[in-house]
Amino acid sequence: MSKRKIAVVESAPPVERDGRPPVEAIRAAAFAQFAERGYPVVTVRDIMKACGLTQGALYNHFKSKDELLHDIIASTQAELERVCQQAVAGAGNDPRARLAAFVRAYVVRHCRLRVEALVANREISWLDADRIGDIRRSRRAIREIVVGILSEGVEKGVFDPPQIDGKRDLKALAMALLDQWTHVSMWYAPGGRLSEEQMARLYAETALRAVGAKA
Amino acid sequence: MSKRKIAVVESAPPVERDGRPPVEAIRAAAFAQFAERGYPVVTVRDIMKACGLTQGALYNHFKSKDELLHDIIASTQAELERVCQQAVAGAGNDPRARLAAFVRAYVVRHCRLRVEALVANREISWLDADRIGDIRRSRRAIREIVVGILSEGVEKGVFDPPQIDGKRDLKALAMALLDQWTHVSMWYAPGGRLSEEQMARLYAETALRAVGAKA
DNA sequence: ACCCCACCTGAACGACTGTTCACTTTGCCG
DNA sequence: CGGCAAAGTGAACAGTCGTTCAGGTGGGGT
Repeated sequence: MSKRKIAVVESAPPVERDGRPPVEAIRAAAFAQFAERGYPVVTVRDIMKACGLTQGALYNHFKSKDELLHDIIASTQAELERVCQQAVAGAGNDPRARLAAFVRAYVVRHCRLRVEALVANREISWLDADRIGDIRRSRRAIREIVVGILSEGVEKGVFDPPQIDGKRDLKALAMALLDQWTHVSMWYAPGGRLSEEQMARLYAETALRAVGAKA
Repeated sequence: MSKRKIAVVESAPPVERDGRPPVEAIRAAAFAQFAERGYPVVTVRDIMKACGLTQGALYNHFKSKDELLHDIIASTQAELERVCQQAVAGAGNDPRARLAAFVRAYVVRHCRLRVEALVANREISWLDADRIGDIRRSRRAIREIVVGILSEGVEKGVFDPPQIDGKRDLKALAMALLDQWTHVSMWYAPGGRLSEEQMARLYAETALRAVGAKA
């Protein structure tokens, strides 16, 4: 009698953790909270409460709060790199088409997964130096794709980027453009005046003009 | 005898607080620390130690850590707004010249005062809602200057910005451009390959192309 | 029936936080 | 000199933080 389970009291509380395994629920909750309030002010207790667990349960799935952040950033970043590579790979040989395809993929992804992108771009600095390395490397790789497209376009004579004192700085230009595309995730709002699609076209068009693409 | 002052022990420690009044020293230290490590992880003790004082002394000059942040952000933002207004005011009537002058002023300032710009742009979110209002207003005002230049240029027929589905969204375009100019402060490094001057020209040229300025 | 093991709980730990305050020091006034 | 206000000190306070850990819980294999 004493051990009888009272069904009503079992009380799965009205929290988020649907059918997903707890690791995924924690990841999702962490993304949302980090994006909204920033890594250092989000407590382990906050994250775990958001998925209906208590503080201690985190450490069954992650070694530390630091490792949790690295885990979600690294997976996002790896996926982004993959998407970028795939976009240019399937875009033929014309640098103009390759650039447009890259911008489209990059911008659409930053609109659709804005929460993840926000965290991955804004919260890296909290990781300790050794965990930061591979993410920096991935970012560099993505920038190199852009620089590659630009210099290819210059060689083939279809791009004519701005010259400063007679010299072109394609790396600086690539940085300026990537900044622009990345920070879409900071102000794009789904349901706003522009759709993902339209954002992608706006940025692609702007980029082609900036690099002096010839008709 | 017992009260005799021992000159050698008086020991002004080798800290930063030069001749400046302490309020200014605190502001400067706060800027540097917030820029490097972010508001929430910088402690009051950190800031005060950086200018050779102890925790408690902060509260002789500021009501709280929050007020200190608001103080330094608000003054930076007000100064920026002034610089922008002045730049376009002295640039004649041609929208192309006005846009170029704006970009130059904005980018040069974000290179030269990168630390201040970084803090002002990255750390606002820590302020409570009522302190945030006036800063948001100032940002909007700056954006309106850009939108004004763009629509003026379209009216006069000297700009031809990208159209998405037959419509121009000048506000979105202004936002995209401002993002780009603002985030200069996140990667510009004095002594790097490009000078402030060259950065300004690169961004001005890129912007004129993006809005479709006619020769 | 049993135990096992993965999972979770929640109190406890030590470290650190922003802020306060009684007290001392400093520089300037007459 | 005396005195006064402005400014600085550092211990103390009440919280909160990330992390640990002894114990509880429940479902599956045998």
